[in-house]
Amino acid sequence: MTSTTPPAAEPLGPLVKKVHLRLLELSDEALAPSGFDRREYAVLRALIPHEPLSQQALAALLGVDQTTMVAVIDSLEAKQAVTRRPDPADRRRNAIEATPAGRAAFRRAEHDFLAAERAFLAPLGDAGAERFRAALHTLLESTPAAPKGA
Amino acid sequence: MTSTTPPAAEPLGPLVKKVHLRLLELSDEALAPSGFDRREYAVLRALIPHEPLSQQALAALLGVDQTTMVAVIDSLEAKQAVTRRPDPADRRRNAIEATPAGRAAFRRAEHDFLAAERAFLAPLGDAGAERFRAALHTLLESTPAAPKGA
DNA sequence: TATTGTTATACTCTATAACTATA
DNA sequence: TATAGTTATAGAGTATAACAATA
Repeated sequence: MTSTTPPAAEPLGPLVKKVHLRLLELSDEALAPSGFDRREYAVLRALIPHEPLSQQALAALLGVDQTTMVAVIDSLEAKQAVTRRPDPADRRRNAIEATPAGRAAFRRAEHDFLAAERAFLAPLGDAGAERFRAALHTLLESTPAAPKGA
Repeated sequence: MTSTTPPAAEPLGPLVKKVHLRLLELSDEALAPSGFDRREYAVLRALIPHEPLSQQALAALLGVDQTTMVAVIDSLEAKQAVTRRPDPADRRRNAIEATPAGRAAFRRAEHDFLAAERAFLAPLGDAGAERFRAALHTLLESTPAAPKGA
C-alpha cells in the first residue's frame, strides 16, 4: 500500500532502543579484533587525550560508577594497556596512563570502530548522517534530563 | 587544519543511549497518571487493535520473553484492564482481551504519551522530526540485525 | 510428542554500603 | 573529618530450565 498514513506511528522509545541495540552489536563486532570491549574502548578514548587521569576523573567523564571503573581499569591493566601508579601529588589517587602498546592498540581499534559507524550511517547519505547526528545532539541539549541522581 | 574541526566525533552508541534514556524518563512521566508502566502500555497498544490474542502472540509481537509476558498480564489483570480466559478453540491458550475500562484508560494514556513524544521532538521542528523518525527506520531496515536468537 | 502458560532458578548489569589508606 | 580506591552485597531486569495441562 502506497498511501498509508499510519494512524498510529510506532512509539519512539522502542525505535530508538532497536537502533541502540544494533549499534551495540556493531560496536562489539568492530572491537572484537582489538580484544577491547566497549567499556575499555570508551575509557581509552577518554583517557588518551588527557592522561594521566584518576579513576574518579575517568568515571565522571564517562558518567559511570566508580565501582565499575575499578573493574575496567583492572581489565585494561591485565591487558597491559594502561598502568596504575599512585599520584605523587595525592597518594590516594591512582594516576592512570596508557602504555605505548595500549595507545597503539587503541588507534587500531578506533580505526575499525569509526569505519563500522560510517558503514552503519551510510544508508542515510553524508548529509543525512550529519543531520541525524545533529538531531541527536539537539534532542539532548533541549532536555535538561535529570542528572541521574535527582 | 582550522582549530574547530572536531578531531573525533562523539561515538554514536552513547549518544543514542542518552536519547533512549531520556525517552524512557519522558515515557514514565507521561504514563504515570494512567497507572500503567511502559510495558503494560506497550501490551495494551499491541493488543487492542487485534484482540483477543494469546500471551504467546503478544510476546512475539513485542519481542519479549514469554515469562515476562506472564508478569505483565498478571499486572494488567490485577488492574482489571484485561481479562484472561481459556481460548475455546485451544484450551492451552489464554485469550487476552481488554476490558472496556482498560480500553478507556489506554486511550487516555495514549493521548498523554503522544503529547510527550511531540514535545520531545519539538526542537527539531515538524520536518526535522519526520526526518529523524525516517532516519531511524532507514537505519533499522538497512541492517538485517541478527534476530537475537542467532 | 509438541505446545501454552507457569514457576523457579540463574545470570548480567549496576548501584549501595562498608572498609583501607591517605589527606 | 573527608576523599580515592577497593571489596562485598543487594537490587532490577531478563533469560533458561523444568513442570502441568492440553493438543
